[in-house]
Amino acid sequence: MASRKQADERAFVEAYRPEAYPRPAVTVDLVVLTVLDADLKLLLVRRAEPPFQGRWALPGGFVRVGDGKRDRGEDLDEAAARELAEETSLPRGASRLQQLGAFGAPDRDPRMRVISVAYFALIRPDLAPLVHAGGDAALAGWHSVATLGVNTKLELAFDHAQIVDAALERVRERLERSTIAFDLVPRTFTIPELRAVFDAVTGTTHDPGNFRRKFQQLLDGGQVVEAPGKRITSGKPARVYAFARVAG
Amino acid sequence: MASRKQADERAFVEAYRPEAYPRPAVTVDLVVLTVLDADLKLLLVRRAEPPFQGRWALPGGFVRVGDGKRDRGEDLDEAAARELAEETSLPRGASRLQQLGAFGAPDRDPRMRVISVAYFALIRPDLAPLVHAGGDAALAGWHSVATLGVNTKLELAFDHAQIVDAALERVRERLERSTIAFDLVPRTFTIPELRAVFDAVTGTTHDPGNFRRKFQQLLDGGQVVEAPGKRITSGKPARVYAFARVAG
DNA sequence: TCAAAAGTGTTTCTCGTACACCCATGT
DNA sequence: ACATGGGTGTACGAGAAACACTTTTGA
Repeated sequence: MASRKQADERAFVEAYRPEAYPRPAVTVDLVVLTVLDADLKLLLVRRAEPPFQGRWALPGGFVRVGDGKRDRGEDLDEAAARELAEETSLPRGASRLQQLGAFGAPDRDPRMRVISVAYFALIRPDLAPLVHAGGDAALAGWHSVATLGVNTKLELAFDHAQIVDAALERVRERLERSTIAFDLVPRTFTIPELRAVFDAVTGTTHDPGNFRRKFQQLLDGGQVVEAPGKRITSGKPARVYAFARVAG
Repeated sequence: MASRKQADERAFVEAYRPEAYPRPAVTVDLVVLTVLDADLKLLLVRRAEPPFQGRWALPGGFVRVGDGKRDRGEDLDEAAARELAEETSLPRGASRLQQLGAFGAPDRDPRMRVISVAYFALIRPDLAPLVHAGGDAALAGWHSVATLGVNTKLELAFDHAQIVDAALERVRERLERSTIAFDLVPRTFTIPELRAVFDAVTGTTHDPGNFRRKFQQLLDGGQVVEAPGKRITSGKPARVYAFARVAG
């Protein structure tokens, strides 16, 4: 009883003067994915500083909070977009960012208490070559997610492996139910190219005939339109499509 | 080019001395749901202090961060569980908490920059009457979610309406795909009771015959077992079931 | 002529849904 | 008797999946 009352009082004081209490650092971490050579790839940066110096890690950084008075800083989504632009030199708006969740185990960063809000982004493969290290990242590069679990040289820093797992689960969940696959092909694309993306993300194969029928529904629904030109292959040239712009 | 370099340098400095930069306050907010009288209910507390004094809000509070050295504070999940216990007097472990996501709009709290990690929890209806205000909440009570959008007297504080919407969407998504419905019935329950939960959460009705067939699959799968006793009704007494304990 | 894209057809299976019943068993 | 739970059957349609096959088109 007494201890409950004490806890209550403590909570009461905190509500009045929360700024007197220690606060965690808050960062955003980015799980940036693309498909290259029909293989799902993850963007990693090499850490230039301790802790985990020399190890690969997710790009990310601190959320700008401002001085707390006039300048309130940026929204979480903004922070994620800014970090993506800064650390990878990708053009802003190159991809939609979606929040994955918050990760805040007390010891996830050995230096101090850091709570990280994770985002994932899917990058069109034609933009993937544009990434190069910026900001405080020494090196940035694409790594096959298939070999992530196997290659011990790719043990990620912090709890980033856990974040990546959560992101992959989420992306696979949403692949069929949403339009995120559109973010993993160039602006114009062929049906086999889109199918290859599905194969790469799910790790399975998709029947060309059945896939075409599903695609036809997208065409009928106006979500996809024909694009001019054709894609030259070793066989019959493939019809080229584009995703319909969202009506304003 | 120059501005990019400047931005890079700033980021570099931050990586070295992040503790010199302002940090946001981090809270957890809880969307606590139950089903009473075949109606989905949300737990709200009345705010005793400004801002939003007198308005209804989600229970929640600050994440304990510790001094940053020895004491690193608690995990986010722990913070959510602690706040649930403190503010509602519900026994710990009374429900599983699941993370919903982080909400961090710069102006979501007029006092200062606050980033909130939202959780949702489903409370068994037999435990629902146990809640009473604790901590710094003046009053705690269950409110029908159906009337939330209509009743202007229930305009929630902060961005809590948005958080509730996200939580409801998530719960409805997972209702059929997971076992969260088990958290919304008493330890022993009848098929019609479980069906009523589905009806209440989705806002639709479910065919008794079809529902029974689905339920049979749960029985066959061993996820549900028969319990002793029967439930007296105005008609034929109903068979009573219980969820199988997770095998250790 | 070859290779790959495009397109069609068919079959099978599984699910969800709707609806119509039956029987069982208490008050 | 009646209300309610328990339980079964059936029919329809949607959709996924597996598989075979034809046609098209450019190198």
